[in-house]
Amino acid sequence: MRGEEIRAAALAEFARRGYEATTMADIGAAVGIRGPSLYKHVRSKQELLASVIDATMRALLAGHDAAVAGVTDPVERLRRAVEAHVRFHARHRVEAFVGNRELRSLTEPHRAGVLGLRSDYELRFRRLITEGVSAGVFRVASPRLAAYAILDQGMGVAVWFREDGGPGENEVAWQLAEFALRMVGVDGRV
Amino acid sequence: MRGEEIRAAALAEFARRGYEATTMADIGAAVGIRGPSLYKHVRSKQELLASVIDATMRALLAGHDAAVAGVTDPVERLRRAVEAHVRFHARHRVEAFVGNRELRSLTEPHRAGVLGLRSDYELRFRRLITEGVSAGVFRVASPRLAAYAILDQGMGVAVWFREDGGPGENEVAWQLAEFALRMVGVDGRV
DNA sequence: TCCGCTGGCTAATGACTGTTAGCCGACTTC
DNA sequence: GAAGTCGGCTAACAGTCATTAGCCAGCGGA
Repeated sequence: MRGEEIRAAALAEFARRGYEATTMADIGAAVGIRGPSLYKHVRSKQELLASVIDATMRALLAGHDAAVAGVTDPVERLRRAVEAHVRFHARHRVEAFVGNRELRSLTEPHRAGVLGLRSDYELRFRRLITEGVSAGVFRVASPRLAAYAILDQGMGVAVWFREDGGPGENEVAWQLAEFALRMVGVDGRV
Repeated sequence: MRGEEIRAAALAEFARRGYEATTMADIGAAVGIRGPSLYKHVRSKQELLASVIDATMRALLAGHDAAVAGVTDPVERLRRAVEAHVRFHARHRVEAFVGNRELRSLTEPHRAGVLGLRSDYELRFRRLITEGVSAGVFRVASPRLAAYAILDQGMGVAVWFREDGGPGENEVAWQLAEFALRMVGVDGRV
């Protein structure tokens, strides 16, 4: 349990200062102990980053799979995928932020693993779009570019979303799903 | 001139390793001199980052203004703004990447300045959209969210765009402008 | 009561970093 | 040709940091 507490504190510090600029003493202070004491619970600073990022990517993928499971209509599948994507980035802003920003600081066996998960995720969106195109429901010149655009607008949520004030999670999820559908040529005339 | 060479090298290193992880020795090595020799041309590492980010933001704003100058049709104004935004992020990937990623490492008088420029830029897009809505040409529930989505999909270009292979700058600019127009409810039926 | 574990602590290690000081060769300028 | 500037260099400074070593209080169980 102390391990989880430390991981959460590390995440918050990595988000605020960045991995390189965060010291073990900072993380320790956030849970009320000294830097060296962290090593009773954790192998290294790098391991902290790796576990945090890996968990985030797996949760994102799991959320996607759950969202589209059992849905067959391409429009509905894409809508649900985008909503899940956006909600994840609104709810887990900090995790998503660190996952995107600090990938660079991940050393090698881990970096490759996370990049793999990441391209799996992108591929799922690309497939959702090509399916819609094949079904004659979507109208888009490049499924790849559409997937990038949809993913990017969702990742941006982690940067600008605020729990206090501004549009809420529901509104953002609905709006961005609507944008995504419009992008692929489906217009609900909302 | 040596100063410019150093700034360019610093930019490349900041992009590759991140500001915190880049040492003055790294930057020196990239221009063929030792770390301390940099101080004959530059005041500090922080000043290098500040000048690089500031120049990037000003170029982005200038590009936007030039793109929409003299154009009155809201559709055309938005299209040109998005194309300029996307082209900038494709052509100046590295600058844009560092500008977005390393804002955190900028210390205080500079950070506030850059954040100011950044919200100016965002405001210009929001206004472009509200103008289109007022003119009855755009149909969008929240101009703010639309502006965020459009800016985010363009910033993403700096991350995934590759000069070699993949879609070229023209195709990307055209596609993303098309996506942006669809988002705000204009559909050219392409 | 004693043993051993858990989870803190301080001190030390070893390495690295931005920056400054001071030296010097090569040109430029008078 | 003397003087000065430019732009390099090495050495040194003053930190900082992740990590390890070794100590110890408290506590649960025998």
